[in-house]
Amino acid sequence: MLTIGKLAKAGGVGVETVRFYQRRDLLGTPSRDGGIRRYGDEDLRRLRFIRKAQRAGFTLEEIRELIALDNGQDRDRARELAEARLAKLDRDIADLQAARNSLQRLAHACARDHQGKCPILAAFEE
Amino acid sequence: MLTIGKLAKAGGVGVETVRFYQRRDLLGTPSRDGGIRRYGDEDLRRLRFIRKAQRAGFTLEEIRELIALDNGQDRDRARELAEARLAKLDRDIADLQAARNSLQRLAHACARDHQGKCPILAAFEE
DNA sequence: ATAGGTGCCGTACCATGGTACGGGATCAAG
DNA sequence: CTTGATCCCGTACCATGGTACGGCACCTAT
Repeated sequence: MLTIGKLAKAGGVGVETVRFYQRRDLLGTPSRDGGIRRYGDEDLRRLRFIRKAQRAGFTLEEIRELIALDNGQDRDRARELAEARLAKLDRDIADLQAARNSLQRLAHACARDHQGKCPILAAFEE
Repeated sequence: MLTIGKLAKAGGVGVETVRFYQRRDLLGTPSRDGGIRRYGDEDLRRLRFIRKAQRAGFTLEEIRELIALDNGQDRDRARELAEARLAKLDRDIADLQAARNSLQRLAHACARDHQGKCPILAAFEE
């Protein structure tokens, strides 16, 4: 059985983060041994699940639902969540790409053209 | 001369947003006419500058510096800021892309394989 | 036995970019 | 002259994902 500090270290997060996840119902309320939280392997797996899902782009809210699913085997709902998140990732990527492209165009113009007003600044005016 | 409401509408933002930009020193303190703020074309151009720079991916802090530059013709610094922002955009895009790719792989696996545990959920475990 | 390292708890704070609210003043139209 | 819109101000709140703080209890090693 792990204390909160051991669990946090094993999961690669801070103690405060574990407490935070607990408040957000991402981790269940652990058993207590004289006031002190005791965590098992299940909790550690859960913590790692959260981190991996986060890396896949899910928000904590979505992860909360994935966890609920996890005990329910609802594949359709899991795929639905994954596809919604995928669509959102695509939109976000497209937005950043658009910003990136216009900015790069401006930076190139600024490097090339050494006369007059800086094209970067000029582009944001008019 | 524009009131805050007209300026906001012309700039495509809300009144509160203009007040917010003012607090952040992105817009200068306007002249007052009996307590009421009066804005000119310069302010409107400034407001539009902010919005366009934002669309190019700059944070408000960076935009504050771009504005300071704007009155100083410092092209090197402008390019420096643009390139730093470009690098950050590239990192962010790569992160999202990585999340997107792994998630898509999982979603495909989940759609294909109808036996056993959902691969999306399974991938976040172990 | 005493000091340091953990644990507990509630609450406040961080960045980011706004948005909302309440109470009062003032302006424009009918 | 009254009604409704708009203005003023300070302050609080929103989402997101944490991070920090203060005060107290407890455990372990020296």
